[in-house]
This record gives sequence, C-alpha cells and structure tokens, in this order.
Amino acid sequence: MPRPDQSAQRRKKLLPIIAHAFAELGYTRATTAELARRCGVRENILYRLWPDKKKMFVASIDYVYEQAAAAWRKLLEDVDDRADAAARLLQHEAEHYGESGLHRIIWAGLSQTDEPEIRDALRAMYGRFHRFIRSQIVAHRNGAGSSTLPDETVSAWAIVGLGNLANISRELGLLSDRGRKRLISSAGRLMLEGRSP
Amino acid sequence: MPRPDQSAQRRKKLLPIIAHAFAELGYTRATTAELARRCGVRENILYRLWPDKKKMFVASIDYVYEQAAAAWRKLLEDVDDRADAAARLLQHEAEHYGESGLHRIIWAGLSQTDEPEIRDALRAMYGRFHRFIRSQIVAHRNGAGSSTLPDETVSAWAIVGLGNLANISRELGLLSDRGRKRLISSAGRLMLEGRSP
DNA sequence: TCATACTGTAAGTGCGTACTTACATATAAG
DNA sequence: CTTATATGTAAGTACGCACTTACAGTATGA
Repeated sequence: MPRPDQSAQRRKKLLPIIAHAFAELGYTRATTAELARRCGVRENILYRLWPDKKKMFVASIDYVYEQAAAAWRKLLEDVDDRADAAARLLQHEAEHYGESGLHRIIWAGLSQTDEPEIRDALRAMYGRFHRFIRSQIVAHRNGAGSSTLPDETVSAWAIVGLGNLANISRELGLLSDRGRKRLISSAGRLMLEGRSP
Repeated sequence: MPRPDQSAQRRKKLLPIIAHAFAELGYTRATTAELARRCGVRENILYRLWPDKKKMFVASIDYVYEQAAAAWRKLLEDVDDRADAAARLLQHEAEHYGESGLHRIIWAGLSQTDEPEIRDALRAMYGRFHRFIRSQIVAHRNGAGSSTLPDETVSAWAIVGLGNLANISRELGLLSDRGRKRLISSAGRLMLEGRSP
C-alpha cells in the first residue's frame, strides 16, 4: 500500500512562507517560480498542494485574518472591562499597525478584484473584520449612543477606512510612522466615542 | 516641407478615452490593444503619442484629477459662505461619489505601486487631494477648533480614508448606494465638525 | 518482497501582452 | 514637381509567466 498523504501538513508548513511572499511582493510580482524558490521546492510541488495560484492567494488571505484575529483575542484576554476593550485595541493598532507586514496581503488582493474567487475572499474578510470592530464598538458604547454620533455600523466602516488609508500611506510614503499613529488614535477615538484625546 | 505636428491636439483628444478605459477596466485589463481599439487607431499610433503604457496612465491620473478639481471649483463658485463650502462638498460627494471616475483611476493605480512613476504620480495626487480637503476644513472651522476634535491634517486624511473605503465597498459590493451615502455624510460630518447629523 | 501511490527533478508549452518594424500613402512648403 | 515628414496599415518579436508532463526515486502496508 502507498505512503500516507501528508499534503495537509505540508500546506500548513508552506502557507506562511507563501503569505509572506505575497505580502512582500504583491500578487503579480509573487510569481509561481518565486513562491517555489522561497519554499525550497519546485513549482509543480505547489501545484500538487493547491490547484492554482489564486487558491494559494485565497488561502493566504484566510491565514492572515486568522493571525490578526488570534493577536486580538490574545490582547483582549487581559482586559476585564468589556467597555475598555475597543480603546485598547485601537491603541494597540496605532502602535503596532502593520508590523507583521501581513496586512499587505489585503492590499495585494485589492489589485486582483477582477478574479471572482479573490473578490469573494476579500468581501468575506472585510465582512468579518467589520463585524468584529462593530461588536467592539457596541460593547464600548454600551447603549449610551449619543445622538451626535454615527451608529455603530457607520463608525465601524469608518474605522476600517482608517486602517486602509494607513495602508495606502505606508505604501506611498504619505505619512510618517508618527503621523500614522496620530491618525489612527485621534480619528479612531473620535469615531469610537465622539471625542478625540 | 513636412506636415505640421498635431500630436499635442491628438493626445488631448484621445486622453479622455484612455482615462475612461483605465477607470473601467483597471490597469492590467486595459491592454494596449484594447486602448487602441477604443481610440479607433492602431497600437503604434498610441506609442507615437506616449513613450509607453505607464505614461499613458500617469497622464490619465492628471487628467482625471483636473476634471474633478474643476467640478469642485464650479460647485464652490455658487457658495458665498466659505465656512459652508466644506459641508456642501461633502454632501455633493455623498450624492455623486465616483461619478467623475477619479477614484477608479486611483484604484487602478494603487495596484501598480511597484512602478516608481505611477507611485510618484499617485503620491503627488494624494498630496494635492489632501491639501484641498484640509484647506476646506480650515475654512469651515475658521479658528474655532474644538479641543475634542482632531486637527485639520488628521481630519483631512480621515476623510480621504472614507473616500477610499467607499471605493473598496463599491468594488467588492460591501455597501449599498444608500449605505455608502450614509457613511460619507455621517462619518464625514463627524470628522468635519465633531457631530453627526 | 512487491505493488502502489507519494515525492522529487527537469524540462517544456502555450498564451497574452507590451512594444517594434517595414512599408505605403498623404500633405505641407519650396 | 519634389522632398521631407506626418499618418496609417499590418504583421511580427521578445519575453514573462501560469501551468504541465515525463520520468526517476522512495516509503508504506499487505
């Protein structure tokens, strides 16, 4: 009888490498040849693990979201006060935004929205991202919604937009690290509770 | 003696068509063959007017920005109260967002930031865009900056971020037209003056 | 031990696309 | 009319890249 199939574990092992390559190089420049080189294998090995390049990328999107979600969960473990969690997360993102470099995957994906599979993966991802932020805002405001504040849905999208602009500014060199931090904490706080520190 | 060179006028005539193609198809799908087809000429004609595809795109960025700026100027002509202008612009964008095609060109460009020329053009464009918005905010607040509001620079970037998220949401189908309108007017107003309608 | 499927190597293939070349024709001025 | 350059047509080239194929080696379980 044949050898046991180990492709699942192998995917798990190579995915971080592939995700990093996509993050660093973007979708098009991360050629299948380069992906294989970084993984220390030949191209056809990758094609045995994933049917095509798109699937490798979609897997990378999921991987990256899971990484971020895990970091947030860990951060929230230490927070007792649910209402404090949102501010804590915002602060954390202001300080460490983009440090992993993995958020650039989303960026790379946005340039490939003509591929339905990638579109779908991104939409799902933004949806989860938005829901997470929104739930934090709800907990933070805790029913005390001011009439001069947008509702949680709008506020959450605006915060997602902040994160995205932070991406663009990093990509184009529009803002310094300090400027970006100020933007996230200041505008983010405003969206959260209607005043800025 | 030879015939007079008419390439300048010709560029002027074809640029809107080219810009439109880039906005509609994105950078990669707007192949030189397709651009030529839409212009009703052969590819080499385009290559006599611009040295390469990148230059055609950069020219499109400038063209589209000028179009949008002209529309804004026109809108502001009718506004007497300078302090009212910002709110008026915001309202206008909430209603007509994306109609100029400006945002879609930026979008197309963001997927090509590995090309230095395109990067530079985008950076310059974001700079102008931000300066414009910022000046409107300054005029709107007119010295009456509240201590609970971010400064004009931050607010302007946040509004740019809103526009960008509006783009993403349109591209991915995250928000309805109504939702997008609500986002721009509601969060935009908050960034502008610290309260939401 | 032996059939079977996994794992690896090496070379290729097909295709799309930015960009070019060769050449015919039209139009201005001297 | 001549000449020099603009304008048009049609084909072609070079190249990168996603994806494939052919085949040799290897570990497993009956």
